[in-house]
Amino acid sequence: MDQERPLRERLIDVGAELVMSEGTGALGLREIARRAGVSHGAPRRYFPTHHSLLSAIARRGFADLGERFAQVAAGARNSTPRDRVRAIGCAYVGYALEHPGMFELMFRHDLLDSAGQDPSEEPRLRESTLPLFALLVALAGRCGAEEPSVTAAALWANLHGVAQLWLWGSLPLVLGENRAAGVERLVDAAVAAHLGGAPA
Amino acid sequence: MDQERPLRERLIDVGAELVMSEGTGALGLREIARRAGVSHGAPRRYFPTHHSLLSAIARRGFADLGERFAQVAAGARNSTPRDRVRAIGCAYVGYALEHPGMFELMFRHDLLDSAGQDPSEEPRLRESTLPLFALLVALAGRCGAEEPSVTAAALWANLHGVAQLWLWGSLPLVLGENRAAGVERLVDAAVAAHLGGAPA
DNA sequence: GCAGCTAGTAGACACTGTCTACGCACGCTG
DNA sequence: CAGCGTGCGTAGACAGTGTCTACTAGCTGC
Repeated sequence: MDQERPLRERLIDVGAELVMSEGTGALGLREIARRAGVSHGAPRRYFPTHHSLLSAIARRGFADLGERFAQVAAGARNSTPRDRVRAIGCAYVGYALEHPGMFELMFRHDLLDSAGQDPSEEPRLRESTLPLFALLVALAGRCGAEEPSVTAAALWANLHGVAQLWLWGSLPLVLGENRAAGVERLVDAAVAAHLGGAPA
Repeated sequence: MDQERPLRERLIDVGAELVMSEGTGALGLREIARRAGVSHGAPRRYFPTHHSLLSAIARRGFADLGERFAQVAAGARNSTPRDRVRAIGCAYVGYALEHPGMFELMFRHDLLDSAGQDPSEEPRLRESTLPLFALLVALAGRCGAEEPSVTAAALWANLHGVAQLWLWGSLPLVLGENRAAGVERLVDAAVAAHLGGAPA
């Protein structure tokens, strides 16, 4: 294909594909190098450590999620703020369920550099979620929340928990295996709970 | 100490201490064996695989959490169902923040046998959460929820997300580092959101 | 034409989880 | 008491991992 794409990018490509298809367990440094067609020492020139490569892959995950948010936000431009929150919530949980490996990686602080309290990591990975969160805060404000940032935080936590517990398997155990129905129900419940029950 | 305690139990003891003090990364099979004072092959007699030992450790974590629930339930016996839910929520998130390593292990399906779709695991690990969940369902019903199981699931997801995102570091980033205040606020918000705003 | 640098190779090292062969000490049987 | 089997743990080998260190093609600019 495009063998000319620089190795640094190719490694991230390969890693992202790998984590989406096989999960975080398959993200060995040597495995990524193998699939990129280089020796196991090659990645070291661009990523000083295994964790820094995984961080770059996770960063792409957050970027993908951001794009997704932008798409649903654009698609629902002239609907109510509440419906846009709902759409974003579905996008968040949907992303997690469609790409469980990537979603897991994005929040596996033990695999990422961000855990190391090392502020050298250029834009800290955690902080790359701030724009997404800001969007939620703004929408919460437009929905009339008294403390938009608290409401947005609570809502985010709710969505995150839905995604995580569904992937973990306890929610399907409790609500039935039908994913679309169960998730929609829980996202609706989360939005209604934190933004007020009135769907109008 | 009690060197007479059977090795199987001692391994779980050591593993639980280890994951609480050093985190999941320190839970190597050989490391546990070392700290228990036996050779690296010894655990194999009781746990056929590394994951099965970790599953046993996680099972103890769930048992601890269950005890904690029982304590707060007993302590708040004659308060309103709503306050009991609140107490349980604080217990859940509190456990996660006090023992982040153990909490992480309990939900790391890639480290546990439960992921393997292998139903041989005696009482499946996931299902050991069912009694705790049932307690929440009962309380939700007594609070007047229309669909107690859905409300309980949504509430659990909310609490779980709070714990996870706080540990991950994004919630402190957004709400400030003050743990007690931030967590209490979010737990209150979750209970109020899913059980209705009226504190009575 | 040759120095210098960049990108990638290849081997070593300590470490991991799994597997297998081997002993040691105990209790039961004759 | 002698002998044996069995449960419990040891010790070594094996493939695989992430990191580190030499080393080498191939290109650049002088």
